[in-house]
Amino acid sequence: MEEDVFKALADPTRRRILDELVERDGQTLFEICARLVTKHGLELSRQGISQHLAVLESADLVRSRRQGRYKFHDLNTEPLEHIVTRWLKRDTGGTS
Amino acid sequence: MEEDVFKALADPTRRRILDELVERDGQTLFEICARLVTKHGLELSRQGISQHLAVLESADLVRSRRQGRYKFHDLNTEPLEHIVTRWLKRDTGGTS
DNA sequence: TTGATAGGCAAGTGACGACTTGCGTATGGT
DNA sequence: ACCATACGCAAGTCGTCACTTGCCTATCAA
Repeated sequence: MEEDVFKALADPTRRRILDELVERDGQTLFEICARLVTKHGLELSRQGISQHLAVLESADLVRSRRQGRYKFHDLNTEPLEHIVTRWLKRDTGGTS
Repeated sequence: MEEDVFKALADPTRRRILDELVERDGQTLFEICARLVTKHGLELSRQGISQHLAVLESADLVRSRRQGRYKFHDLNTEPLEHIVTRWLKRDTGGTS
């Protein structure tokens, strides 16, 4: 649902997670935890981030593949590409 | 702030308001009220919409100009154009 | 099997957001 | 002056969201 995409993007921590994934795809939950703490100074529990990932998954912004005891998370930018053009009907090529 | 833009877009009613303004710019509060009720069947008080407009204004998605006792609201799509490209680093023009 | 790692589920708390209600202010018409 | 229109402010309610805590499951290594 498009609704879920906007809600998913509303939280700054989730946007940070997307930042992390666009930089390195296929990270596990613990990797994302570690990098959010060290790089951005976020103090957040593992479950907090896990729940954020669940929200991102339900918005189809993140897809996960399970491999043994690891779960890798991949970014999916496809839902992002059309949500904004909805209001950008103004022709960007018009040279008036 | 970019933060405000995402928060502003998180609410479906506010997105409807943007839909209204992209269709006809420069509407007053009462016009927006009427059209949201009649076209989308939303039952919402005037203040509800007024508060939504305030949120949209603080996100610079809507700009208002006062004229007598009327206040006209104009859509400003400029904040929308760069918020998503943040995660779209994948070259869209690459013909590999 | 034991123990450590990677992750999930569920309940509870605290705060923020959406919405309403009531009253107040300014502008325009007559 | 009067009244109606167009809008603003402030408090209060109610639900949802972000986050934590505690416990449980599954996979791998020794």
